[in-house]
Amino acid sequence: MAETLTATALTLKDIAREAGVSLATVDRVLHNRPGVRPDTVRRVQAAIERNSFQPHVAAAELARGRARRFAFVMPSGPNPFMQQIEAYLGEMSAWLSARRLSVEMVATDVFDPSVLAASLEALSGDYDGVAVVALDHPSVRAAINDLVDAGTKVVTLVSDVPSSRRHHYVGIDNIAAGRTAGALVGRLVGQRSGKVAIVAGSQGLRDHAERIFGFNQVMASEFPDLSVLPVLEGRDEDDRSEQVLARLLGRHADIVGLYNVGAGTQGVAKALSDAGRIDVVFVGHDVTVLTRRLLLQGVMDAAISQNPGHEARAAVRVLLALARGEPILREQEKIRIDIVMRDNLP
Amino acid sequence: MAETLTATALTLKDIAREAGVSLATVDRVLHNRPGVRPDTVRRVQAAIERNSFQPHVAAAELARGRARRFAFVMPSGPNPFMQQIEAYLGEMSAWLSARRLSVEMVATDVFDPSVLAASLEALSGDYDGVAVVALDHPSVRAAINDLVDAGTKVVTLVSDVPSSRRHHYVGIDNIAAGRTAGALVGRLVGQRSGKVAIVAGSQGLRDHAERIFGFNQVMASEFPDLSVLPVLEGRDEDDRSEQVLARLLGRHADIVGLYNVGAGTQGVAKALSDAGRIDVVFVGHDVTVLTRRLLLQGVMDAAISQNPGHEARAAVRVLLALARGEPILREQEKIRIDIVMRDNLP
DNA sequence: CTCAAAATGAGTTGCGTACCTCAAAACACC
DNA sequence: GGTGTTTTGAGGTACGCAACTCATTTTGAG
Repeated sequence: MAETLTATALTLKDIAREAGVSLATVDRVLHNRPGVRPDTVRRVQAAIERNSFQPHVAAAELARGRARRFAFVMPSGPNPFMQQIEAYLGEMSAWLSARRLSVEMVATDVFDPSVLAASLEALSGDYDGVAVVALDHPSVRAAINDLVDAGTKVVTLVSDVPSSRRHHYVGIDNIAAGRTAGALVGRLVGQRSGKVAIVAGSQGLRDHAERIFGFNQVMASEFPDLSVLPVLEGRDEDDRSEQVLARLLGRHADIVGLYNVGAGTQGVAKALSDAGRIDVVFVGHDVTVLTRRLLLQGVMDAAISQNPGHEARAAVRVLLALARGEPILREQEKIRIDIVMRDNLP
Repeated sequence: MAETLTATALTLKDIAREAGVSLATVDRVLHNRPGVRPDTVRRVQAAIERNSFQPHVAAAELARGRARRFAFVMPSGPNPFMQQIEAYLGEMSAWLSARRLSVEMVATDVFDPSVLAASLEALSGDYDGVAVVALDHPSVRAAINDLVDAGTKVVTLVSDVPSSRRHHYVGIDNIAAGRTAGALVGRLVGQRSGKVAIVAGSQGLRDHAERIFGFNQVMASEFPDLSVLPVLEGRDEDDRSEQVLARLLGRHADIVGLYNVGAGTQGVAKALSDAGRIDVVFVGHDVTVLTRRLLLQGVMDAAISQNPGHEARAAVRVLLALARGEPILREQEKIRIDIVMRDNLP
């Protein structure tokens, strides 16, 4: 009737006895310190495996003394999504300090590869882990690899750099997100035919590029009556997004759909309103105070949402697990894509 | 440019000095042990507050010595959703044993209040925490309260008993889930009018009752052309669900919609197929191997999903936080309602 | 003021690991 | 066989807290 899910609680001492070696040797093996014969290493590891021994994480944490420091490298400027991530990290502060973890926010211009790379290089050595909203660019990739080589655990957040040796990516599958956006725009436009506009922050941000890719994929294959206009770049800024979109709306009277890939949503909405074009099907990202209002007003038709709280917490948990050498609960840290419309606003 | 989110790392000794008392007194206050004047208590608490002191969780965990034991009281019988919860708990086993936590599964007949209550009473004293899929019944409520009084932390899982003194509920808002189901059935039925059937496990399970309530609410207010038939009870068993539904389908030729509130989905699907009525809009719960297939086959039209992995992990985390006296990250532990249709099967 | 009860201080032990030192043993090489 | 090097053992200290004992001080009631 009752079935237990955990092993018994052995200690290092038990493993030492099992393997017929001293505590010191087990310690050397566990932390792959030098000075142990390969044969002995194997014997110790066998004993660990055999008993599926797990070091007591609390004891390990206590013994190491120093606190762990993590840095979150995030875009400077007023990006609501990023502000939410910060806010959720703030809510964790009791949790963090009970574990003697410190999390520092580093604001930088993530749109400029050299600036971002320099910000990353500057962190080297000071931190146990770094979470970064990363532009996919060779110099950024190099900076990430340097951090990894220096022993720092690195996770990419929201936007990935898969060609780097980062340990983990915390964020959604952006191609799938783009596909979802495409399907939504297509379905919501309905029978009408016409043009579809795309506003992105930068095509250098991998998340944006991937979303655009997925979006175009769906548009091409499933909605041949809609033609997609060249991508506008608004650098996730309201003013800039508004300007470029306003100009486009002026030139094309037959725009029926709009996909806003990143931030700058306020500017996009303003351009639509000012042009009297709120009939345009408008799909964007993230549920914020602003997008919530736009959805309720009917200016925006759907938001593709990734839970920022989940991303913030997942990034911390993953960095911590990496630093401790614990396995990552992949299922837990996976970020899902949510479709939010007026009727199911959370 | 960099902003830190955590306090400095004080220790109990620092608090003792601050408050002008000894370590022993701080310890007494922290664990509300007797023998401290109210005035002194206040002084110590003030010092703790003032420095937003957090005891080092690793040190506390190490010092208490004994491992924590949690029990999960779950329905016996082959309920796929519950099996998934068990499976996800299994995936956590390394995580659990690194923290010296043991989780035991206790299978019982959650549909029989006295049996369930007895199972709960039997756990008293042996466990630090209990997660229970609970029937809302006075004797179950009493059993939960007894556990709480004995110092055991109790969370209700999937189905709540809000009138009890359980510490937390891990599960979705079932009224909202029922409303969502109602909206889906209504929209997917479209212009047709006719009758709508409901199959539930038991109306005594609060989750089922609440879903039905929400469902009826939406049907009444938004879909007046659809009339809801009396609820069938299938006790979450395939055979029984099939029988009761088959009989109903025989009596009513104009059934256009069906809401399966709990498990027994296989039986429900079989009744529909055997009666040649797969045109009926069928909305159910949970994404399992079975419902996935039914969705792909078009037998089922939508599934309301709550992530079982998330529920399992949240229950463990909440029990652990409660046992340690840590705050609960409510945002993190909240379970969301997902709508899953053929096109967005995860 | 006296005396018992209540409150507090001072101290100890142990939890399981990390990290360190130093000495002893085993080994490889010539 | 002797040398130097590598490997291993033995042991200690520290981490921050829980939980305990026992002595001492303070308090309040009479």
